[in-house]
Formats: sequence, C-alpha cells, structure tokens
Amino acid sequence: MAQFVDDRKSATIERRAKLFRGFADPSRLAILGALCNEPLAVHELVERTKLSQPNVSNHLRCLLECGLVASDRHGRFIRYRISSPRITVLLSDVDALLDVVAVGVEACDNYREA
Amino acid sequence: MAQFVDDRKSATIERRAKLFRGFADPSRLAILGALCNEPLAVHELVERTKLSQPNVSNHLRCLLECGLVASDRHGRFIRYRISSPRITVLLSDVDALLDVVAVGVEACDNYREA
DNA sequence: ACAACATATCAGCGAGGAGTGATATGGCGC
DNA sequence: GCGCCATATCACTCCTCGCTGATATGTTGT
Repeated sequence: MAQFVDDRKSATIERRAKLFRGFADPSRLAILGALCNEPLAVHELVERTKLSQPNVSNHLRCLLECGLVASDRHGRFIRYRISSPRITVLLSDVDALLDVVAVGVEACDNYREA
Repeated sequence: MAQFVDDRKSATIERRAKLFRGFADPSRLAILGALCNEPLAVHELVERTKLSQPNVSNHLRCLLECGLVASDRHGRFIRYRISSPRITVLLSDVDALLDVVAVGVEACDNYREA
C-alpha cells in the first residue's frame, strides 16, 4: 500500500480534496448517479433530479471541466455520460463505506443536513 | 452494478454527499492520510500536518463523530486510528481516478486552489 | 498539590460556493 | 426566416464551513 503524504499543502492532497469536492454536493451526486445508469441529455437530467435547468447546466460545466463527464451533440440535444468507469467504482466504494459508518455520519452535526 | 438513485433529495444521496464532504478538505485529508500509514497521537498529527493544534482537534472530533477514525487513550496521549480499511481503499481509488482526470481537475476553476 | 504537557472547546471572522432569475446562444422544423 | 425548444451564461444573495486565538479540561510526574 502506497504511503500517503501528510503535509496539508502537498499538491497531491490538494488534488484529492478538489476531486472530493466535486462529489461533495447532492446535486452533482444526483447527476453523476443518474449518468452512471445511462447517458442522458440535460432536460432528462432536469426531470430526474428535479433541479432547475440553469443549475444542472452549471454543475455539468463544472463536471465537464473536471473531466468527470463527457458530452456529445445529438441534434439539438447534448448527451452527457460518465467519462470513466472508475467513477462508478468510487461511488460504490462510498456506499460500502457507508454500510459501516452511516449511523455516525448521520449523527455528525458538523455538517448540516444538506 | 446497482442502479443509482437520482432524486437529489433521496436520503441515500444526502448521506453520500455528507460523507464526501468529510473527505473534501485538505486538512482532514492530511490527517486521514497520515493515519492510514500508522496510528498517531494529536501532537504527532500537528507536527506532520503543520496545522494548529485546535484545528487538528476540531477535525478529529468531526472525524470521530462520523466514525471515520477511532481513538484510544494511552496515558496522557490519545491515539487516533483509521476506523476501517475501506477508507484506505477509497483514498486509493481516488488516486486511481486522478490518474485519469488530474489534468481536468487542476484546470477546473469552479473551485479555488484550496 | 503543583507544574508541565496533551487535548478539547468555543466564539467570532472571513471566504467560497450553491441556487435563483433573467437572459443569451444555438439548432430544428415549418 | 421565424418561432420553438434545448442548453449555456452571468450577477447576485445567502449560508456554510474552516481557521484562529483564548481558554478550559485532563493527565502525569515530583
């Protein structure tokens, strides 16, 4: 197992933190989760996530820039999809971890209930 | 592969987001990373992460409440350790994902450089 | 009991980011 | 070309969270 760096200013750590923040929002998680099942156009994402259209677009731009999703134009629709299966793996890992720590996480009030 | 829920208000998604937020901070990542290598007392974490002592304590309380770390008193020291190997797995998977998307994540300016 | 060290707690400040609403751009069919 | 639909952009507000500084609690040796 690779040793982890511990200096908070390390570039490695900052990259990790930045990536985690990409996932640390219910709206983006909803979008990513939906895209893990199947590629979808924006208006479909709006329907399923019940977010406003500008909101979805904003998040998609961010996810696109970060390389977490990719997009193809199909007529006047733009279809978004997960860029790598590793994302699905990551989400599954979180669920696995939640099996162990879910109670504690619920209880922790350092973060509000979203 | 399990289907992911897509409604942003789902309890599942909110739990995931909350857990991700636990990891979405350089300071906590530094602490967790250090603890992945070996159990450590607070003052040792302070040395390695170069964070202030109250700051480390605050993060540790959060991580403890969330069940991500555990603690044992040894004399006047309190030794903290990772609560589950799944955490190490999660961190490794993030690094794996970063191998693919690191460039994009660096470039994305929706989040500042921490 | 007192001094010294280890850790925890808390209030207050400051900054980053999520959501909204209005608006702009772009492609399609008639 | 003109509406219409799909998507993107932007300014603004509110709220949340991380850090600091001062202080409290706790433990060990002498």
